Amino acid sequence: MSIIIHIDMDYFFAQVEERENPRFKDKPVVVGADPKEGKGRGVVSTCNYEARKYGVKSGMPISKSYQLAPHAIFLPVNMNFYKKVSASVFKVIEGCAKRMEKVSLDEAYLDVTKEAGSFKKAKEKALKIKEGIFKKENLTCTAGVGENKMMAKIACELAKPNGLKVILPSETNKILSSMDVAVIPGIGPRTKEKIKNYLKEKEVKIKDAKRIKKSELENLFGKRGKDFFYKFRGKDDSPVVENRETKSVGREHTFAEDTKDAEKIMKTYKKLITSTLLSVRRKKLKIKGVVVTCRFEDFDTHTKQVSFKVGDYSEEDLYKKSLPLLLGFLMKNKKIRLIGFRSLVVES
DNA sequence: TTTCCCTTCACGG
DNA sequence: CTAACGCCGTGAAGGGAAA
Repeated sequence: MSIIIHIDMDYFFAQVEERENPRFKDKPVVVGADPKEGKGRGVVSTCNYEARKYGVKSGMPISKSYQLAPHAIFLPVNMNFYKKVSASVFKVIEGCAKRMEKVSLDEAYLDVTKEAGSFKKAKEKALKIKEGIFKKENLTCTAGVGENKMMAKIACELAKPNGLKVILPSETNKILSSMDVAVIPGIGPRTKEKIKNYLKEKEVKIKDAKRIKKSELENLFGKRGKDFFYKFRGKDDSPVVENRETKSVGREHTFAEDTKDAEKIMKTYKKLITSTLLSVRRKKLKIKGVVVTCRFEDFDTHTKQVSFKVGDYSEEDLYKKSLPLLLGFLMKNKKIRLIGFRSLVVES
C-alpha cells in the first residue's frame, strides 16, 4: 500500500493569463490556436471555467469553440512564459516531497508513503503544497490523495477546481463502482466503445465492467486488459518514476491550406529538422533514427522511419537520411495537410 | 530462436 | 461539406527481417 498525492494546476494556461490580466476574470478565456473568425484549424489548449459554461473544452477544434462562444477572449499559447511559471511551481513541490514524477507542465505525482506515513499527514502535506504555490505564484491547484497513482488522480478530478480530496483505501471500491469506465486512466473513447459493445450496454459503470473476467479482458486488450482488470478494483501498481528517459524529440506542422507545393513543403520540412535538432542538442541527446510523418488532405496519416548508428548528426546529415522518406509521400498525388519530423534518441 | 525494426493505434496533457 | 481536430510524447501490437 502506498500513499500518493496528485497535484494538478487548475486550468493552467488560462489561469496564468487571468493572473497577468485580471480584467479577464469573469470572462470566458480560451487559450489555443487563432480562431480566424471560425476558420482556424487548431484546437483549444486550455480554457477557464467561464468558457466551459458555453461548452468549450480543451482539445476541441478552435472553430467549434468559436461557434459556442464567439465573444470569448481568444489568446495564443504563450508556452515560454508558462514554462517559466511551471518551473517556479515545481520548485515548491520539490521542496515538499522527495519522490516526485513530473507528468507535464502542470501535473505531478508524489510518493509520500514514507515521509507522510498516514493519509491524514499526506492531506496536511498536500494542503501545504497548495498554500506554497498560491503564496509564491498566486495560482490555485487541486490535490488528490489516494492509495496509488490512479486513485490520487481520480480524487483530484473529483475535487477540481481549487480543491483537496482524500480517497481512503476503505472508500475506494464504493467510489469507483458508480463511475463511468472512462475515468480509468488509459481508457479512452475507443476502449470505452469496445467495452460497451462487449457487454452490449449503452453505458458502462465500473461495477458493470467488473463482471468481465481477467482472461476476457486480456483477449480483448492484450496486456492492457490485465491492468484494466485490476484498475476496476482500485489497484494500480505503476510506480512514481522520477526521471523518465527521453525516447524521441520531434516537431510537426499543419499547413494553413492543404498543399502539393514541393518548395513550400521542403521549406517547412527543413525548419522542422532545424528546430528538432536544436532541442536534441539542448538536451544533449544522441540520435539513433528519424521518423517522417505525413497527413494527407483526407486525414490519412502515415509514417516512415529509418534507424542508424547512434551518434551526433548535423542538419545536413538528417536531411539526407530522411529525404527519401519524405519523397515517398510527395510521390502520392494527394495534397498534404501536415508534415512531421521526429528524432529517435538515447540519453548520452 | 530471439531480437530488432517498421508501422499503426490509442491515449494523455 | 453536419463534421469541424494541434502538437508533443509514450507504450503496445503485430508482422517481418536480421542476427
